[in-house]
Amino acid sequence: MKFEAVTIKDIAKALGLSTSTVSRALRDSYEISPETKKLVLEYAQNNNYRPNPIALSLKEKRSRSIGIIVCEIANSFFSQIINGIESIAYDKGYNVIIAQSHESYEREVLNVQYLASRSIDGLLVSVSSETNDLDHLKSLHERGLPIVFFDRIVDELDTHKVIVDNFKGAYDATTHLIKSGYKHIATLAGSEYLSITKERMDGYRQALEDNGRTADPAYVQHCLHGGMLYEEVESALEKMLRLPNKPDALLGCADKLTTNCLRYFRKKKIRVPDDIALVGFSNLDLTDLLSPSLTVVRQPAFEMGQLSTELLIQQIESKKPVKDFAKKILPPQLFTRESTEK
Amino acid sequence: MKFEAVTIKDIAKALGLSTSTVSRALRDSYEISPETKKLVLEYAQNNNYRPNPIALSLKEKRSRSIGIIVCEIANSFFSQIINGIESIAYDKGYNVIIAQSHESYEREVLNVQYLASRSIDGLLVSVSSETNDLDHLKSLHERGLPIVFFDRIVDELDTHKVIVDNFKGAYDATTHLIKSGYKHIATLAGSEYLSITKERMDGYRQALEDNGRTADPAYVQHCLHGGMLYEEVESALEKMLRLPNKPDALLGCADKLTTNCLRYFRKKKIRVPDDIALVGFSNLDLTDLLSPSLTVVRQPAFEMGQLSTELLIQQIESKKPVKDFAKKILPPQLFTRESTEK
DNA sequence: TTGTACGCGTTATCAC
DNA sequence: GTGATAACGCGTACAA
Repeated sequence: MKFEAVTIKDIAKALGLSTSTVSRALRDSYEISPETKKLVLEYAQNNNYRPNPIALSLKEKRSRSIGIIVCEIANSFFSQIINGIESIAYDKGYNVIIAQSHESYEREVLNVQYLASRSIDGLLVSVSSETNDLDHLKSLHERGLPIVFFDRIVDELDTHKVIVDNFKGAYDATTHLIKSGYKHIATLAGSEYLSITKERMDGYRQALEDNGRTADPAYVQHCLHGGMLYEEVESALEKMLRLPNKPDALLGCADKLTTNCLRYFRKKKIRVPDDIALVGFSNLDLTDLLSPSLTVVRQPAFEMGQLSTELLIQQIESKKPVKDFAKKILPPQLFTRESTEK
Repeated sequence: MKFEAVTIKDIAKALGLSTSTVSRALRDSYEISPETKKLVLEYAQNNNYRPNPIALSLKEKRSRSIGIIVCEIANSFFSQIINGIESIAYDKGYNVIIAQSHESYEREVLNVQYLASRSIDGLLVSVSSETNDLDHLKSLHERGLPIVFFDRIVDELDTHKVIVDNFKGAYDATTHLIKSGYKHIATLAGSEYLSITKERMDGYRQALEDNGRTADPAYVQHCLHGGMLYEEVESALEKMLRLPNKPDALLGCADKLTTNCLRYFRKKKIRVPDDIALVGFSNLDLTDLLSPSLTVVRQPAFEMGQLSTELLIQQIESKKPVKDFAKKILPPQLFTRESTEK
């Protein structure tokens, strides 16, 4: 079942005009007589004429659509980012095509190729936790496709980048734990490939050092899938809780890492914060309603989406090749709640 | 900055062939000699040739993209649905263009028009809570655009529809409250315009009646914005808690309604379930970690997205006009937890 | 086996 | 003031 729209040709035929006249009338060209204009405009109105964007794209060599690649939509942080992206894209007349990597490098490559083949005008990327090799993005970048990285960025490509101050987020969270009197602060981090992981680990370590402590490697566990798999979190936690000096506080470096910690603690009847304190990066709207209410580092996700999109569209619409790339760093915010009360 | 892709014409020129030969070689046509094929294929491979989907769309009069309109992406129920939609669409080679109504009728109309003008092949719709007038969808439907409604459906249009058994969801939840010994069961429902609200209210009432009780209208409060506004939930709850016979149990008919109830109760130090029990429709992954853990009616959102998309694509690709429309009803599931323990 | 011509919807350019 | 034509990239009917 096909959906046939009215075309300029239809209007021309119906009105006994040429397509060029109709086209000009619709675009309110000065060359067309008022009567003809009125005629055409009325007919177009009544028959619900809409210019065919596909024909325009073909002609203009642009699709007015941008691709997004994220690991997961069903994750509040990313859905908030997408909200931000959408709000700007919509305003500027761009479509948004979303693809998910589900944290798989292979799916990321496939999706990037797919998006590229859908003739997008630009790409917004947050790489998967497995991504180490960047050839799939490099080749597009070299061929001139505007790309903006957000959140999980990579150094190898010279493009606009928008991130949160992950160092500060982890630094503040860790400092808060120290100031609250916790002695043995462990951390559950995501994939070591990710920029955000490195930055957060640096913040965590620096906070410890600035307070005269040394970071114990045994207190750092990585989950390649960033908490997507409960079992991964479970085994990481068990490893830490088996240590001679059990940690009395934990920093969760991603939404799912944090919530899965909480799930594990509840399952094992480990009390938070009495047995162990918990602070985590999270953009869930519900962390205040959890048991206990959760101390979190919250990221300005919506703004991040907006800013990335502005930079991307600016680059897409720039007449001359952009040479000067921005690296925007947005501030995270710490909300202290019950889970770190001592 | 524009991103120029290799075209058939480029290949033809480079290889001294005609575009049609190249086209045929690429499509592995039997008419082309093995040597020419090899030549062309190799060149295409090396230069990363991809057929331009826009040119194809223009030719085939289809865009291989489908539009989705939902109230909000940043809502686990809908993001799970979108996940399901995406999984099927991707498999079948379709793009997905997502638009949000933010529960506003006006934005829904604008978005629908926008999507239609982007020459989508079909539309997946869950109407906004304000939507009462359906002309914007009817006119597209009449012009032959395949439309599938999911979750929040409308009777006026003859199309495929995919819903959850909302009646059963509410019936089971209410029955569970009755069996648990609660006497005064109130409900916080969404917009009265929505199909899901009506169905859930019917289930709620029927459960009461089947247990020899009568539904008291004072125990039913509606929130037009479906819980998006905390204040709306707050004032609805205050109205109910001021009643002479205060309710001792509450059924929340949507994710945000339920979580905002919990937020209100916590703020007012009303204990759940001791002062009031709470059961709600919710697809959050965290309801087991809330304080108290929440009894919920969970909907098969992912499956709903998949099924809707299958029906839509089936209709899009059907040679003859589809006359026989399906109404699929998926089962919800009740998870009983602390918030309704007596 | 390969090439030419056309059409999808639109607009820019040139002609009248 | 209006019309004819070409071009965007592709596939295909038809011609050679």
